[in-house]
Amino acid sequence: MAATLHDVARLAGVSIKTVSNVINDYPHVRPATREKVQTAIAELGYTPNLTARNLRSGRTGAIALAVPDLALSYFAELAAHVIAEAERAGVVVLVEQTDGDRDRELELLQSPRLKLTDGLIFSALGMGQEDAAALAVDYPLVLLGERIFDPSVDHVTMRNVDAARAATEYLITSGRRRIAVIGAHEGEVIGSAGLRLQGHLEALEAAGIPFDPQLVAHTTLWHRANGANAMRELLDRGVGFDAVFGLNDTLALGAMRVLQVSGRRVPEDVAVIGFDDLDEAEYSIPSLTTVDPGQKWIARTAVQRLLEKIADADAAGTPRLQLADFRIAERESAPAA
Amino acid sequence: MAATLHDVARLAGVSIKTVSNVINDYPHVRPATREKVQTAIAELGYTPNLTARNLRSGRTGAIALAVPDLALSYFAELAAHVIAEAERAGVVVLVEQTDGDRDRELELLQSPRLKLTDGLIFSALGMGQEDAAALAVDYPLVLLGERIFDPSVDHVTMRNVDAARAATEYLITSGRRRIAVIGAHEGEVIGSAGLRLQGHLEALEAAGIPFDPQLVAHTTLWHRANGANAMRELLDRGVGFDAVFGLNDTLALGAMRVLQVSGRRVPEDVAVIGFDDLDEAEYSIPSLTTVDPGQKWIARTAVQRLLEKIADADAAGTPRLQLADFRIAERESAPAA
DNA sequence: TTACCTCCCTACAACGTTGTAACCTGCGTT
DNA sequence: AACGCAGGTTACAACGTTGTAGGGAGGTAA
Repeated sequence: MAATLHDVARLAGVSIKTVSNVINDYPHVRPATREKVQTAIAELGYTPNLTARNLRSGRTGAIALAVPDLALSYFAELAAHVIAEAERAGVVVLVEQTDGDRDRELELLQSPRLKLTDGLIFSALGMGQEDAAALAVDYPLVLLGERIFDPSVDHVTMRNVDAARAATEYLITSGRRRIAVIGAHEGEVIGSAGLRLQGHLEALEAAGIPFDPQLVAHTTLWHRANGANAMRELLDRGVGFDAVFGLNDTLALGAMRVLQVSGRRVPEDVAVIGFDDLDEAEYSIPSLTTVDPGQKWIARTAVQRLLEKIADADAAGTPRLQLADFRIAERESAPAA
Repeated sequence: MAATLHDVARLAGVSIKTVSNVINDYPHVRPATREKVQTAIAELGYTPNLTARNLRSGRTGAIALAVPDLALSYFAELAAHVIAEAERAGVVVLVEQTDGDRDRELELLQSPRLKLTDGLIFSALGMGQEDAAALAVDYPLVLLGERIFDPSVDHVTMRNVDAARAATEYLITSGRRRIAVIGAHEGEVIGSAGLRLQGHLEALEAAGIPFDPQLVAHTTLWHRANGANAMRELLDRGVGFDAVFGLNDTLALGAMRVLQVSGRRVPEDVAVIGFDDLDEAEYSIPSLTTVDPGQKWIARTAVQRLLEKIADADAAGTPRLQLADFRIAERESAPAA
């Protein structure tokens, strides 16, 4: 079907290796020969068979990105950044969805499908610290997220505790005292929920505000519906509050909607802050004050680090934990003062 | 590094072909031999080298999906459905972003990177009818979107005209007469904007409502900001309207926000309808009435059609245009009556 | 002239897999 | 006893590419 080196070689009247040399810009080829070959390539519309090339080289020119679900805006935006950065490096991205399911994540790490790629950027959600051993794989791996921290694996993520502390400090500075938290996970210590809650508690303590467990609403997932339900639960509980910290933007947006439907004004009656700085945070009503955790930097850094390891695992040195800078994106739902 | 058939064969004391036969469930292998081989496989942790297998078979087990930008919710949700369906078929998905840029789209169609895949699901946004010839590629292709219609290429998409007509009819039935349209593209005939506008005009005509060009706001892109800007422009123009048809949900949400900020009540003063039925349509305030154009069906059908063509291009028969069913998802921003 | 070096090019093997053809063994049939 | 056949296994080639080694032609230096 498609033309091969052999076809080009035959047409140009040279050996296949010469054609290969032309394609790979090997210097010692006579200009006349080079031109002959290039004419033949053009005539046949030859393009190299990457599979064969990969078999020879042991590289595929592709990396895998595993995320829970692209329908979640956070991961969609992450994937967009990863793909863009990979393209800059001439590498292509294969996207896998795990649904944040522990078993599927564990299975994926061993999947022969990864053989189509040179390495994996892995955003774990279902696995936990006890699964750290499963990360000891024989291919280049960069870990995202905060479900597992292990010094033996490269890891790029955000400063969850610091950023969450800053979010709560921001609310406190603006005069709020009763801050509800949406999206906590019962008993979790490591993980986005646990870490962000920890940051929240640290900020309370630093400000001398006693912690009221009644103000915490737990959810299993972090979808809008969960945020909405959690807020309904808080309102039903009848506990008073003057601010809400959604542990991510989606939760915050869902909660904000219920708040408004219930007649509360945002931010007058209740200030709302989120976490992630999704595109949509800018366009909600009111627009959502949130923490920008440096997602783009994370994506770029993860790709670069993975490519380093692929290029030369030894030269890449020991595994690193790299943390993004964060900032508060101040918008209407929680004005500064 | 990784174990190969040779290693397994040596350990098991058989030929590599026998190992290959065991792996591929070739029937004529003595149980004792089979077991010996399987033990060796387990011991070495052997997994097949897919690149080599692909080189032999001419298949890669991967398909490519090209979309403008994963950060756009519509395409993120599309990709999520495509990946899920592909996984069901044991196929992996490589995602490319074109930014909706015509040149990048044309380049992608010829890119040797596609050699890593067996076929392409291509969501064109920048190319137009005049580029139809570029779709005559030598690999299996399924086209999405409505920028190009060509009988010689497989195409899965939505009933834009019918669905848009239904949206406008819905507004008219609920008593609205002055319907603003957000997101039109100047002079476009084919393309989502052109087709949806056409459906809108058909509905107006059928209802005997004269068309007022003042009610149409043009935008280049379909982001929230564009919807917001377009609505500001309409308000500045001072033209009266009692309903808004956002040509997609993102535009509608952006527009709705500006409407509310300006003091209009939705839906009392102005009803708003969108198009796409994004997840977030359900959680805006008010929740967004919109057209569900059958995106999930489109994704599944596109994958299945592509796999048919990959399996046997001849048996797949002549190219088909397949259109999804649509429905109006009735929510708060535009009640039925 | 001889020796050597550089430039240009080629033959061959190899990457890891699977299809093809063929081989050997043992059994049942004639 | 000779034959055929099926089951179980193997050697070999091939997929399309690139690295290695080497060969021939021509130039330069001794």
